[in-house]
Amino acid sequence: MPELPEVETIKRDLDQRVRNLTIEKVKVFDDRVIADRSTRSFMAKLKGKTFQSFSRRAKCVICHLSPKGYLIIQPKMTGHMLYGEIIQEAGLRVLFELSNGKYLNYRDIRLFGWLSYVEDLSEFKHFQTLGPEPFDKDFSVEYFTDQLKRRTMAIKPALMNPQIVVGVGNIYASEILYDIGLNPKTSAKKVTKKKIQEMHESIQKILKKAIDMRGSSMRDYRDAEGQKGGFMKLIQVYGRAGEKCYRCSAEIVRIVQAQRSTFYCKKCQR
DNA sequence: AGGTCGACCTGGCAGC
DNA sequence: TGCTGCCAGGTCGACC
Repeated sequence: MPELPEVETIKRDLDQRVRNLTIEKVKVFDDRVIADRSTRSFMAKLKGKTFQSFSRRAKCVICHLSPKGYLIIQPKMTGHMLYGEIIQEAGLRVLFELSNGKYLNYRDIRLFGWLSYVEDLSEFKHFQTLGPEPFDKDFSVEYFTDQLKRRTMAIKPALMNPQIVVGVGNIYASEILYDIGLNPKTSAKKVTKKKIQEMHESIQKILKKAIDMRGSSMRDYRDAEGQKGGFMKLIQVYGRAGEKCYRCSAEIVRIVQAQRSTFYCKKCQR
């Protein structure tokens, strides 16, 4: 899925394009992308609601509706929102007809993502177990240190654990560890104070840079206009197995951790 | 409580 | 050409 920078881009795009527009009609082409498969009530609740503002929590976009309620979008691996005309490509799952005659298309090839209508955010279970946002004050170096010291798992899967910090997924976890020269296999509890400090800074630096570049598109991710993200140009290790490290020319290797690919430079990340 | 693993899906691509 | 297996921006829940 989109990780934090891609979801943030979707949120900003929606804010620019559909703020103050009303949903005239909702069509659901596959029940599996509606949370609890409650398609009938989903359609009924959204019809006639107006998009008032937009926020983000972890990797979910939250559409604040008027007169009440929220549309939550969790795009997971391949979900995206396309604004404009009705798309012709495969994968259209939900279609919103808007009051200006345009459409919002929810496209999701793999059907992992979901949309949900909720009336009360504080009762939304999905958000209750999440750790802090990487740009929030409560994501402090002290908090981060405390979390890592309690974990025996490798630092790379720990970085992707949303109970510790949200928003860091498989691409940016590899990029952050390369940035600070830390081996992804290092046990979380054994990471030094200095490296924790550096990692804390790097998380914010890399995610911010990726937001500036409108995210990364390894394969499927697209923004609201169907464009790819620009962070690809800045990627150092992700997807580069067998190629040379830009810093030291050693080979970038791919390993598997927690059933996900990790890319790193064996020389720069000892 | 923390850690690990399978499950949820479709489709593109490499190799035979 | 067509089959097989592997790979993909993420969570969950069941188990140890």
